[in-house]
Amino acid sequence: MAFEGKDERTRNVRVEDVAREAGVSPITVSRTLSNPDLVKPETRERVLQAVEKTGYIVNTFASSLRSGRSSLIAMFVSNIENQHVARATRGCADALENSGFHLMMAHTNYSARLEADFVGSVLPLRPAALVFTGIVQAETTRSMIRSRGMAVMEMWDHVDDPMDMLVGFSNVEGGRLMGEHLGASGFRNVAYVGRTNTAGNERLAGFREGLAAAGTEIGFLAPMDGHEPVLIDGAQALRTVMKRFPQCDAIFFSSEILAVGASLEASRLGVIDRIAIAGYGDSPIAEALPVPLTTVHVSSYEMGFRAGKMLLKHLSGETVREKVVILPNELRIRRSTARRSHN
Amino acid sequence: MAFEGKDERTRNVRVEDVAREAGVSPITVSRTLSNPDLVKPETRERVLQAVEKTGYIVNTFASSLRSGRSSLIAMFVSNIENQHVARATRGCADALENSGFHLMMAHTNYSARLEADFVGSVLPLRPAALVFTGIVQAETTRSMIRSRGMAVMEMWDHVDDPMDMLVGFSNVEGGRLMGEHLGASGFRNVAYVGRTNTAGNERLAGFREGLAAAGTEIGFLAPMDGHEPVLIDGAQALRTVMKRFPQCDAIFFSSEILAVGASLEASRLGVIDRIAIAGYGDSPIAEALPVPLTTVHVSSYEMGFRAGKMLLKHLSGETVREKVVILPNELRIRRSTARRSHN
DNA sequence: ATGAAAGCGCTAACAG
DNA sequence: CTGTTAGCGCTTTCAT
Repeated sequence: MAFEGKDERTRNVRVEDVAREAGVSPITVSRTLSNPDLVKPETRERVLQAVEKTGYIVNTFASSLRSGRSSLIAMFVSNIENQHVARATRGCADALENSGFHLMMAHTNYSARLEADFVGSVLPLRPAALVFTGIVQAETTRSMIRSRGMAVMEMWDHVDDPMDMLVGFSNVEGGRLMGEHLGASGFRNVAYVGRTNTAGNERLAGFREGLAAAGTEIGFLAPMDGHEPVLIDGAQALRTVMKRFPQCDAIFFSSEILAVGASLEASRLGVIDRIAIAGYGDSPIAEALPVPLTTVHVSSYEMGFRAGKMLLKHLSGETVREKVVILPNELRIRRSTARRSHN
Repeated sequence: MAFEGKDERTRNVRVEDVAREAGVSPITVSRTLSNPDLVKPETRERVLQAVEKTGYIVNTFASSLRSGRSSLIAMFVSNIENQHVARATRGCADALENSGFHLMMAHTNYSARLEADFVGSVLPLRPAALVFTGIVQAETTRSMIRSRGMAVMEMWDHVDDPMDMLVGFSNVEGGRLMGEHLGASGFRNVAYVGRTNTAGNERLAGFREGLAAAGTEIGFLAPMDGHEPVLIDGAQALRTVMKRFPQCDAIFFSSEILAVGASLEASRLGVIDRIAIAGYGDSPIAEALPVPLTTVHVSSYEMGFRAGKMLLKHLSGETVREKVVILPNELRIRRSTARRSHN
């Protein structure tokens, strides 16, 4: 037999092969690649040449198995088609660039069940950390994660009991800013359209506070707690409000896409100068609309980026002192809520 | 000493522990979990109970190392903030759901250098496949991939020499459909605004063909080959065209966001009824604009989904007969290109 | 249907 | 600064 063991051509190149080529031991090859400072320059040079010559690529399965370290970070994304989520995801990915970590991505579609399924399916890969574009909902998921003692990063909302690290926004504050603005601008027949649960509920509560500070309150409330809203829902909602609350002079939509849809519809119906419209999120189109949209600016990219950096710091062994970061909301006042002459 | 070896509380649960608990050998535990049919029902039951009791979770590093199989798929995303890319990514993720594969994501930001870097950084993880939301540009990257013999899926464009599998669209066809439509509608002073390289160049070539079929041609060409375009660029481009090509009666934008920006600007300037505007991509907002936008519909979600399914089929060992799929483009004719009275 | 032995490829721990 | 030994946890292969 000409061959011992496997066919030479299909066998992977291993540290051993590189070591032989360079005339050193396997561990020296390993050190050269992961901790070059521990190796004498000349040796290092020889090893690197041997690596080059053999085309060696380390096998992460073996190295992670032995070292107990994982370069994988599991990211749970609610809905990547949502622009804010996409931006946050990108921010996080950018923060992790060149860190040696790799991002795995799973879509939860806002479902606690899918989230739990994915967490379970990812545990065998021993991720170094779990990142969520939201708050971990199910208690069973939380305890499953806790029992494994992995780093956890939650994002988006501001909650009092994050699992570990959190970078988010205060929806209450955002809502309040908008309430104060509309109240101070003299609007007195104000409608709220949007979610009334989770984050929506907080925006609503803040909005009420803000209006109250100006001595007014919500005159009409249209809850939209079903599917993830689309543009056309905003147009529809505008018509509903006009019909059921004819004296309406301002509408606060808890989601930007609804506000954009309503704004376009209002332009089309010629009522854009009669009804103030405000959104939440500040998408690029807000500023480009025929009547630019007043909205609460949310820095989703920065949120993701800071979450990524904080995680990296934590994973590198440094103590993260501020484990919860609440980024400020900023009101972007544009023409859609300009004071009307008849107020 | 009360302890042998590691502290019992920190040691991972291994197959061995489950085996002891169930009174079987480690390999039976392994088989129960990955190939239950080979195990007698009663034994299986006992093993599963032992798994439950011990909280055992398989270690993928060990199992992949031994078996040589990887559950990782590396996906290279040009820009997740682009709605089409996001949709394609989601389609692909959905296709892979419950397949046992895990998606790793890297941003290439349309950069061949970053793409090459990431491919290199991912090889140690021995991914089962590489997926690109585009065509692999650099020849060195191509050969690096080929030498490792991994499954490759490219997407988006239609090229003659894909690395292996491809799901894409014909940009030439999309451009031609639009050219034919504008030509047949009687527009005779037509401008093209957008990319003139890669995909843009194909759309442009097709557009020219389509116009020629109606006996006309491009009257003004505004190349935009710099940064990824944003809404405001479309507004800017509209003004440029109006100034430099005053007789213009129709503009084809090779990218949807430019068309949307131009449409909104045209509404604002009151010229929306004088200049036809057409886009490429069909974003949700196209239909909701004050003057709904004529555009080429691109089924990005379906593209991603089919790519994912095809990959899965290939990875399961089935022969994929059609390795290249070109999805049809569909013209969505809306009011923005309605025939003008003065034509 | 189940088990014993071996080894995937690497690096921690210790030794020199 | 470099090497030796051992073992991370699993599943392949072969045996029964």
